Amino acid sequence: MAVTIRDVAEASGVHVSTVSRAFSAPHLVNPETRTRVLAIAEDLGYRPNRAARALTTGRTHNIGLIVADIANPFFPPLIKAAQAQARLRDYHVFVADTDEDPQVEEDLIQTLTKQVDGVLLCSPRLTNRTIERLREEVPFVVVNRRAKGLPTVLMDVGRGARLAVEHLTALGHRRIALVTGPSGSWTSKEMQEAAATMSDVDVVFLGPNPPTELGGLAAATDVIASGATGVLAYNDLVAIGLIEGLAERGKNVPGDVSVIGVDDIVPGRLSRPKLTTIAMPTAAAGRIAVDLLLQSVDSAATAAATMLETALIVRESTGKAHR
Amino acid sequence: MAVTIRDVAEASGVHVSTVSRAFSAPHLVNPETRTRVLAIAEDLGYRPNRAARALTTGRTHNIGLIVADIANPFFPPLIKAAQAQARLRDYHVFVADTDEDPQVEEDLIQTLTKQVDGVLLCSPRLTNRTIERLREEVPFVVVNRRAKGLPTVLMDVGRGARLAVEHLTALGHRRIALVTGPSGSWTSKEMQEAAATMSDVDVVFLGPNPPTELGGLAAATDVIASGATGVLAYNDLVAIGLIEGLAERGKNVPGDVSVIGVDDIVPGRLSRPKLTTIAMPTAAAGRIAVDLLLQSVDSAATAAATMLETALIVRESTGKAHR
DNA sequence: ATGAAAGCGCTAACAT
DNA sequence: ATGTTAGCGCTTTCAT
Repeated sequence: MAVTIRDVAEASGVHVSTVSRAFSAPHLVNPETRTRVLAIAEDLGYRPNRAARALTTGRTHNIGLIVADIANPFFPPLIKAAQAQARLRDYHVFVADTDEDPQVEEDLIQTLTKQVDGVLLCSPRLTNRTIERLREEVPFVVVNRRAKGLPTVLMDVGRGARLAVEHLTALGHRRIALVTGPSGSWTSKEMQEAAATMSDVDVVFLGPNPPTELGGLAAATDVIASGATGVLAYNDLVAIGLIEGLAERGKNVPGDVSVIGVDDIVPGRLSRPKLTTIAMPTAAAGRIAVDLLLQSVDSAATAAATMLETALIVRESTGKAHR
Repeated sequence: MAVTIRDVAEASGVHVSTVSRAFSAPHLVNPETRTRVLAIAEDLGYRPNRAARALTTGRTHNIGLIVADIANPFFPPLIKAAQAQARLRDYHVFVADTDEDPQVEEDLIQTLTKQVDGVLLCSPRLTNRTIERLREEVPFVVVNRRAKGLPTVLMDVGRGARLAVEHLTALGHRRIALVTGPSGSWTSKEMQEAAATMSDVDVVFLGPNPPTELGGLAAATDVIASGATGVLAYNDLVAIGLIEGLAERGKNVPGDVSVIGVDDIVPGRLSRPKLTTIAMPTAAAGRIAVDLLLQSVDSAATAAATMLETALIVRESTGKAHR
């Protein structure tokens, strides 16, 4: 078995409680004793057992991070940042993938709850009602979805969409298609609302579509039929698929049609033409969400929504409108 | 506080140990009692505290998964698969990102070790010596790196490289450049060794290079200077960067030069031309690594190396050689 | 400043 | 088949 607090106590000739204090309440122990105990602990390679500690303190120093799909390029930067931030605060993170299944999501929360001090829900597929119920068991922070009464981290896609449409109109496009996402998506709704308020431009809504390349690919015919010369797609994957679909039908991007995506995922930077996109601050979202979570762990939860800025990144998939 | 085993015991009028048995040793308890206890537990919303259980059993039912960089597109499919497999076995997984820093990696292992039954090391940056030392503390399975004495999951890039070179020679290429990766990389070494044994073809080695787009971009001049018409790149990112670098210098892919990558990451499928590549079975690796780890948790570790097959995926970045 | 004792939630001998 | 007891590694009163 590994070295325990008792081993350290015996080796230093003090009681276990003194060793305990040497670590977690330094001011309560004689400085000399403390340094001696710490030295011996170091020597023996002692590391406190965090799980055992949690049993009495009620703090596991773990958090759960639940996402719909780890392999979706949108999430890894968020996971990475959340993990790094947690580590900074001396927290470990359980990462779990729900495979887009609400039932799995609920199960995961249930089994995780005893082992964590809080859970980060990223783009949850659960109903608000279920979340409402589960929050009794463990503190939540929700990312990328509006959940009233809960601390929330949102990214301002509404403003992003407006930026995108303005960019398009500035390039001379007068008819713009919004290729929407899944019907339940908060992001998609935000984009639609923002686009609907724009003047000086015709916006047609095409959707709902699956949030994937295939969704974009399939939307190409509708886009062409719509007569739009500028397109704002639900996300980068859809945009990339759309560009391919347009190419298959003889339409060049940005020559014939300009396309803008949302997210700024890696493949968008790497595909040709390089994708003009609305950058979502996923890393910042991960970092801030962790801080909010740890905050709401030891004080009352502030149920505020934090809105993060998005930015338009102009690359190669948008250009001047031609007559 | 949440509902504990004691609450269930009181509510069902039995002793806690009976409740415990109802869950973890069903055959030792009267079927009737068992169903009653289980019903009441369900009713109360009781979930055993796994951390507390671990204290006596020595099994945490957690594993650690340590990777160099979560955001590197190579890893997410592996993480996803590992996580899914772990869940299947009723295990939770801590995911940690070392940011390519060996020191962070060691720290992480140290602090994680008490909370997990084993650790999956993916493309570790630690020296073999350090790994050798740490294995005393916790069972390891190593992925994507040879570590003798430890259970290991490898992907057969050597064979992949041979397949790639054969594909190129079949297309008429007689002079092939191998754009290598970082000097310490096992994968890069394997590829070089495999390529060196090929006959009927000139292979020139260009490197070492950083394993990124930038690395590929920078390698373009050397590739052109080498006179090679076919290129095997260290990985897809390098291949994509290289294709861009070649384009900047007026060389078309696959018209003038054929390029093959390694990994089969998402951006490779999405970039233009679509990348011909050696597919690495990362999902399978994650799944198998988890099984090996859980296996070596409760029996003696089988220090064998498992070698997984790779496959050539021909897409658009390779074509006939021209004179 | 330190020791003694109780207890966190659970399992595992040992009794009965 | 079930209850009793001890104990996992640690923290936290309560004494001294």
